Amino acid sequence: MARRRQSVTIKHVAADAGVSLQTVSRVINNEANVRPQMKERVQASIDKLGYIPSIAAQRMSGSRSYLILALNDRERTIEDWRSRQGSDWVDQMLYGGMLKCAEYGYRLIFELVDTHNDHVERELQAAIAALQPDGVILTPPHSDNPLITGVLREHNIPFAQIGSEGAGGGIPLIMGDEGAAHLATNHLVRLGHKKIGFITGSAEYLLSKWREDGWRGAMDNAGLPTDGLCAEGNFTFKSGLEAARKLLDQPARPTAIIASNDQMALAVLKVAKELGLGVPADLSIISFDNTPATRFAQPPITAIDQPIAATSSRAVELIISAKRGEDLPDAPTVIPAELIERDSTGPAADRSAANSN
Amino acid sequence: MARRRQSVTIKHVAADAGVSLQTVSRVINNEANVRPQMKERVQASIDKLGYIPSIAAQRMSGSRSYLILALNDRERTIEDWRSRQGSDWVDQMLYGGMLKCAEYGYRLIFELVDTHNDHVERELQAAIAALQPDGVILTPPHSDNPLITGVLREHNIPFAQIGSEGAGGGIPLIMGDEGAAHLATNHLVRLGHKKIGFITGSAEYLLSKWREDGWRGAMDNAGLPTDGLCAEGNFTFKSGLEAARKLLDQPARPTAIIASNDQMALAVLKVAKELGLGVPADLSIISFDNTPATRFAQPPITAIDQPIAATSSRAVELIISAKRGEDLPDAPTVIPAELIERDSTGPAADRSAANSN
DNA sequence: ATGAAAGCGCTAACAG
DNA sequence: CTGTTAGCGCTTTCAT
Repeated sequence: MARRRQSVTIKHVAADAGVSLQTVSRVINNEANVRPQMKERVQASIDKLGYIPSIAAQRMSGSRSYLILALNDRERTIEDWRSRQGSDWVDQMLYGGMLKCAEYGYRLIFELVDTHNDHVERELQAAIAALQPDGVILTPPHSDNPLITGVLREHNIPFAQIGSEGAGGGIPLIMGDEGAAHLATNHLVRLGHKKIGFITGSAEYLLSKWREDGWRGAMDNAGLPTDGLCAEGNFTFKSGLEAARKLLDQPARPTAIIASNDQMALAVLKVAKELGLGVPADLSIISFDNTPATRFAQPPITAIDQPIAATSSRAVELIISAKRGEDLPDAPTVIPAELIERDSTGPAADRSAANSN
Repeated sequence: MARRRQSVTIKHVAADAGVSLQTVSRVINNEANVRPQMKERVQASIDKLGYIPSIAAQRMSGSRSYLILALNDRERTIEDWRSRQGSDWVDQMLYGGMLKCAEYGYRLIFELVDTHNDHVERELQAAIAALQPDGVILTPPHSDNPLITGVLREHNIPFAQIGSEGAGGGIPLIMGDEGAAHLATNHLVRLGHKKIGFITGSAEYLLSKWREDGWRGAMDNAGLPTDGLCAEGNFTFKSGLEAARKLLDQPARPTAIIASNDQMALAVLKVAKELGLGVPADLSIISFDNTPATRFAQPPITAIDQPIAATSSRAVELIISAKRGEDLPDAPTVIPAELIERDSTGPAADRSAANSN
């Protein structure tokens, strides 16, 4: 394969504009100390020749690679891709992250790492050495991994921690999980529900606790008890099945259930059907995440939308700000989640009959 | 932001192993002309120091960037991301492409370009200049765009053309669309269907024609007429609605419909419900693509799976082969599509009543 | 405000 | 087989 050289380099531009390399470089990087007139002349040559700086060369000498690394969990991501259950987490990350990167002339590189593995550190070191990214976006359940945050701090690379409150020294962004759980719970309370069950996510994810806390808090505020209404899940359909059975197989069963993600909500729906419960007539369901599956369910499921695209977009902005030495917010950035009403929620059924059990 | 230098470079390794830079380089690149003993010694130093070559530096001097660019249509991709209808095309591309890249030490960079735009050429030139990719994967509807293939040839960059027969000089890969349409049609014929309708995709995509040809061919083989059974669509739900109404609003309506993608099949399902037709009792439906939406439909839709992951994986292999100067297949690589049977297909209804119209 | 020189980490080309 | 030399395209000093 022939050796490919840059077709038009900074040298060509310099020659064409009759200035030094340095001046061209200054114009490219929008630095001070260039007379407007000079700048214009150089820019004209750049446009004329169609010059684009090589990021490899920029990275070699300077400190910028214009690359931002988005780190995701390998196991979970591959399983999502393989199973094709319609989780669009990756798409939404790219949607927000790539487009925002493009605005600033950056590129997002999507990278997978092993969580349950001592290699994380080595994998990350390798990615950093190979790519020299200008910033890294950490996603759950890696966001607070001290091995990862340690390496990043050591290399002095700005990083965003999505779903983290910022332990580790990065830029924390959260999607308002606790508030969202309030939203969901209150919505059900307003519909007249008194017994509102909750299925937790895996404890490995901080947001699992936030969501549970939000539900408990809202129940408290409404003066409603939570005893026997919380079942453990781990985000899988299977765990949702078990949790749903546990909640619904009791005499005084809940009239509504909030599931910590869509797959588990789908499982609740299935168990409801098995038990002959109408949704929403006998049981209301709300889920977290709002992946496409919620739209296609029968009935479509009311869900808390996880604003992944907005969050990764903001993460990119903050990383670039940090890179520029600009001030960052003191508190974690919160991207609020919204409740998307669909057909799986309705007024609480009159439970006098059922309660007579 | 502090200037980040490579922490351990080829120099450190060379010093540690007591050899020249060049020898280390040879070991890294697995070149010939290194004594096994020497190689071992160098490798030991590499492992000891945790050395990883900088791709920026490799790209600067050598001819490899270890980057492969996957080009996708901006408009369509963003619309998919925005609408969240569960198309997992991007995910499947990444699934196949990224993992295969990782096997070879490459990285896949996902890039969006405008189709309907003279900028394509400039956009591509910019991406090439900035990234210097070792290869490019073209996806429909760009695969045969002469502006794109021209630029790529000019730069001598190997490229795969997914969904193309190879006009343009790249490496063609097709997903057996015509054969798949046969598969779908024959499946329906075996179920006793005689009037099998077809909804085309947008003419912008070559595969639209292949799918239609496959249907026509299979109908011919079965001695079945196709008059009035073909309706035009353009892959959108809306166009599917119109096409379905056209096909089903006639007296001698088809007992089965093949839609050129899932969204249009969903539309057929909707129209069937409006008309009070049972699926599959009164109407069988088969779709192309097999995105997650097909699983969630009521009933789940029998679909031709588009093997995107396998295809992009193979595309990466072929690009790397080409890069190495290895021989490539003469004919387009065909990744055969499979029929996934679900509940939207069944035996043809007895149409004596309907036919009496 | 601009230019000249030095070097980033690596590999191609050539010696030996 | 191994080492030496000369850049790749760009940005950082440091002059002017």
